[in-house]
Amino acid sequence: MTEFQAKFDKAIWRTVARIKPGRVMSYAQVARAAGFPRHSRMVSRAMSRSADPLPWYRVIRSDYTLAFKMGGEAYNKQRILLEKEGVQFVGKKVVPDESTGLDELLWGLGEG
DNA sequence: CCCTTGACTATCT
DNA sequence: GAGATAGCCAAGG
Repeated sequence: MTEFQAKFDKAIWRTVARIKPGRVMSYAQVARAAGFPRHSRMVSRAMSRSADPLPWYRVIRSDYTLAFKMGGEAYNKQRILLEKEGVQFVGKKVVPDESTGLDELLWGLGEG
């Protein structure tokens, strides 16, 4: 366990644990909020190293797609967990929190 | 050391 | 929308 991991992991875990149910954050957002703006690629490593369960599935890509391979085991698990919390999908993308009511219709028109 | 990998991102064609 | 490209940076071989 490097010194970097010790500090980085804690910061990331704390940040991820704070994401509210039904909400999502991108890797870059989590890294930034944790105080490591250029470590988006390290976020997944930190989460994997967590001993306690984290809402890892609330962390997605900046383009609102899931980071795992479509149809893969991990992908499906993440999608199910998110949908259980009320997160909606349009095609492969998560519907942003801001969209409600009428926006829902708009998201269905031209997006995939 | 050098090189490759990866649950990333932003930008350009 | 789909690729390609260029940054990014720790981990592991």
